[in-house]
Amino acid sequence: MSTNNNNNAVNESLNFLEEIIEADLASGKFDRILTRFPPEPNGYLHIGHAKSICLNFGLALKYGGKTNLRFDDTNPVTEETEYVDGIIDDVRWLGFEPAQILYASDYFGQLYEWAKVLIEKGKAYVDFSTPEEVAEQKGSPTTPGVANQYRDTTPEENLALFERMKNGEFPDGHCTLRAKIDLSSPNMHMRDPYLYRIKHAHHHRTGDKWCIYPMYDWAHGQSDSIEQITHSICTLEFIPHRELYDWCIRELGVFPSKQYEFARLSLSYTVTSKRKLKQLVEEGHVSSWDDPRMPTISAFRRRGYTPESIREFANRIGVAKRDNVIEMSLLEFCIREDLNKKALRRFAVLHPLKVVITNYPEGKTEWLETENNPEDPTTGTRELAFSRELYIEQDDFMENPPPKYFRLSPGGMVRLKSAFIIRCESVEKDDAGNVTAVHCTYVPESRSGQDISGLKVQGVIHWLSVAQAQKAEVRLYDRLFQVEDPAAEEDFKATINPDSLKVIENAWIEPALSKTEAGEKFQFTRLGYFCVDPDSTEERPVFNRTVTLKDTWQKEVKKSR
RNA sequence: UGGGUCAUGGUGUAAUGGUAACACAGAAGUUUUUGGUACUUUUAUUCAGGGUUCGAGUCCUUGUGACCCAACCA
Repeated sequence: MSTNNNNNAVNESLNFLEEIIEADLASGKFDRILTRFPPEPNGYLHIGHAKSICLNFGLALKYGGKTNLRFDDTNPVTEETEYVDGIIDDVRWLGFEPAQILYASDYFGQLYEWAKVLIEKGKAYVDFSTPEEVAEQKGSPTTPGVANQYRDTTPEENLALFERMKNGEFPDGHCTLRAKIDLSSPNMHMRDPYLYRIKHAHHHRTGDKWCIYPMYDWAHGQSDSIEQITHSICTLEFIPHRELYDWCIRELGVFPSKQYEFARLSLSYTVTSKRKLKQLVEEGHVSSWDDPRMPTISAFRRRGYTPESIREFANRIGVAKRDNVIEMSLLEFCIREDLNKKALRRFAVLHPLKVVITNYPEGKTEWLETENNPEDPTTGTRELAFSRELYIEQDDFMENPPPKYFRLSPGGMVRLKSAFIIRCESVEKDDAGNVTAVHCTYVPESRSGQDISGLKVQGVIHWLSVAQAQKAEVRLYDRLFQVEDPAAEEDFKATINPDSLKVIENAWIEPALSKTEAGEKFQFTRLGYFCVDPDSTEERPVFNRTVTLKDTWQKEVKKSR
């Protein structure tokens, strides 16, 4: 686990949450810590949730505590078990094991009892006003709210009414239970917030047992309290809820969990809003929640990101209270850094150009050794077939090269990686003038590892022997959006990148790549990191491009344009 | 003349009254049979004004700006 350990150097700086925890531990306020990750099961988890997961689990790990996974399932109409399963998978895939997997719905009984306690104290009442009336009565941030007739109902009557609500005697929306707090509070959340609403809906866990469901504010803090969560960490937009969170716990006299807030993650060139992500899926802009262009955890997994890279990313972005936008390049750095060490190198030619070695005997094949990963010699070597007809990348040949182009061009020489130096003698063209093949001669004494040719070439390119090459589908992904902050657009979908996915139906791969399993990761030498997609079959392997290699030449080309 | 949160290089995050640093990104270079990796060098930062102090990114004050809050969502 890449999470920090507490035996680090003394001067290692702490983030604001670590400071709070260390102070709480030092003062004896707590002798252990318990955090929780509380997703609502109404969608798949995205990279922003990954930040929260790494934070909550990471903090617990650092201070010898634990973390619960608790589903905030208080709204039966939007929540589904499909999402519950996906979320559990994602948390485990990231590398964290919850101390307990719990549900806010487990506490519906207790929450109901506590609501009655509040009513008995005269701190809650059943309100028959419409949502419009309530909004009206609440006033505005600049004008105080006004009380309605229901606010003065006696506890006895409220108790009876609340029981009738629970018993299903009223239709949806007929009335609500509201806390009786302060209608003139500058904090709108304290102006008699809703505690319960009526929904005759089937719940994914409690079935039809309940027709009244607690609101977030009545469920969350108490759930924390029941579990004895010490540090309840959430995002900034919940700051105004904290006063209410504390009020509920105080009125009930239960375990005083405390809420702390941090700034959620924003990633450039993407959206992290469940609503928007759901739209992308439902309207078919992407194929699924785990379409590799999505910023969901499951999509990153399918695309070829490792859990280690995402945890490293979470560590590097840090945590604070100010709004932030993280550049995609940091995430890409993290996955390249990880895969550079782990991924075996393989040759693949995505856009083939045929090369004929005119001085190489027809029918001859020799096997040349090449390294599996220069970063890790323990991964050994493999053999590559070499013969008269080869494929190279179209990009690696130019008839009229610009300055500093050191790949193949007429009359020029280049090294075929782990093989021989070749010289371009002539080109074949079709009627339209496109180069269809390149004729070269090779230098027999330039064989890699036994080069006595004395020749020096600048360029090294990858290649494949035509006879042994096998076909594969390769999916090239690019950013889904063309603008840095799609969410700020009038219509974020109008900024979708039309080239976010390019499918290469007929790419060539080396034989060593033909038997792979979904999820396996490779570096296609000089091209990038690729991951075997679950769509892969034995007859037709499918690879997803996780990320390209850093390409300073491409940058150079773009600059000169 | 509602309340709240936050302001440090392009982007993030540190510096806890004592030399503004680290990473990513950018630029230049060395090495290299991946124009990758590694390594070296380098550009660039405290929102503004006032105050306290020997000394302020940090404390006080006044502004300015951004974001959040008036769902029977979480």
